[in-house]
Amino acid sequence: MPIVSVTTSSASLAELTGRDRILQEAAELFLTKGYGDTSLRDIASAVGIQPASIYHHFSSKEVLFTEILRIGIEHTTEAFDRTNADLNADAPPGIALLAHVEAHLTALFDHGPYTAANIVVFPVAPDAVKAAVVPIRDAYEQRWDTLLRELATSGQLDPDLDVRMARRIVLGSINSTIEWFNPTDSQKDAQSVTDLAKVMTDLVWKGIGA
Amino acid sequence: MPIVSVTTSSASLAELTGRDRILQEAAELFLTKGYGDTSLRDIASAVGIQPASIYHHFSSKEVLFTEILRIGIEHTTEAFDRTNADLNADAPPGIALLAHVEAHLTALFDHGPYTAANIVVFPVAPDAVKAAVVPIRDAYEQRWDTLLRELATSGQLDPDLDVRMARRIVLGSINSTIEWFNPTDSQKDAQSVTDLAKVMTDLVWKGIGA
DNA sequence: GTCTATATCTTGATAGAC
DNA sequence: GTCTATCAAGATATAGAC
Repeated sequence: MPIVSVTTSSASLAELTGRDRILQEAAELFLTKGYGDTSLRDIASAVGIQPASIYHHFSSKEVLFTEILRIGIEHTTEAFDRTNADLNADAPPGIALLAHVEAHLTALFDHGPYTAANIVVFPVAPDAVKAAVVPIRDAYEQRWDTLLRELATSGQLDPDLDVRMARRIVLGSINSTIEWFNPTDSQKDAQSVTDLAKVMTDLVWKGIGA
Repeated sequence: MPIVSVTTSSASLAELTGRDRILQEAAELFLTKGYGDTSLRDIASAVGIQPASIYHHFSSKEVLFTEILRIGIEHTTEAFDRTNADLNADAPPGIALLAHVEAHLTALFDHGPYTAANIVVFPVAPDAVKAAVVPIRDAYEQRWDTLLRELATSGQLDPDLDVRMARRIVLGSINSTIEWFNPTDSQKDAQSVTDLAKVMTDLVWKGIGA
């Protein structure tokens, strides 16, 4: 159960309550223009309120940004845990990997700017924001380490790779799709996130060679 | 032959002439703190000059940033072409891929912030900067399309992937190493960029499965 | 090619009414 | 919970001396 309920994916933009609308619009702007080039005036204007009103919900711009990143990780972590719960205990490792890649990519493309901001904007975030977010990121990455360790101990992973490096490669590779994949306009090879998950799982599992 | 000679990798920081020192320090700051949160004051202070002096070399902050990104792509493109020239005409496709992955990664980690900024900061760059840089990015990507098309026509590429998608996956995957690989501190699996290139070529070619 | 000085604008944030 | 009004600091950029 999440500590804070997030209504971003269920409700349409106009229906969102004040705080959530600020988060949504801010996340979109941060993702598009970056943190430093997005002013509180920009955000307020997008929401349709005055800049000062933001401070009723968030004590500073950094706190607002931190909360956006936190929500994104929360979505992703919950998707991982849900997938684990759904997986049959003796599912073959290939299936488990595919399921988690799909869960990760779905979280990435379904919760719009919250999850994407963790990939695109986090690397250049202010130090205070990074420091606040790193622990929650770590908790998510450890879930992947556990998953990949199981693959390694059952001899399914390239023995030359250690688990941490494998995780970085896998997550880095699937995260990089954020730069070009758009689930709304259908593409030749991957029309849906499910298609994309299949393609990317094939990449990390078998490579792109024929 | 490059239009503008760039002395960034050959000369040490203190030896750089005015213009190049500004570029170097600015690139480092943009990469660390992002574009919007890096002021011309920050850059001037890092170089040891006054903010106004920057305008003798660059007409605006956006022009300075654009030039940084351009230099990064120039390095990478030249590395690609050099690799092509060095490759034996009848080298096996696996070798050609490995050589180009290594060339790309070497450019990425050897020219410090210039190339890295193209991955980390470009996605949130101002529209004017993006517009100026996109054409040169495209020219580089087309080189990869050509390379991968050759692999595809010789039946070495997964036939379910089209060339554009394969290129995005390959470049996205190897570029994502910028987030965690550090050539200066040796790591367990990849101590050098050459090691990293081997690991990443294996990923895109054969996957990480055992 | 770098400086001092400064113009002009925008920024994050606060105070206090409603 | 949103508003008006405003502050103090920092932003990009310019003018002109050396």
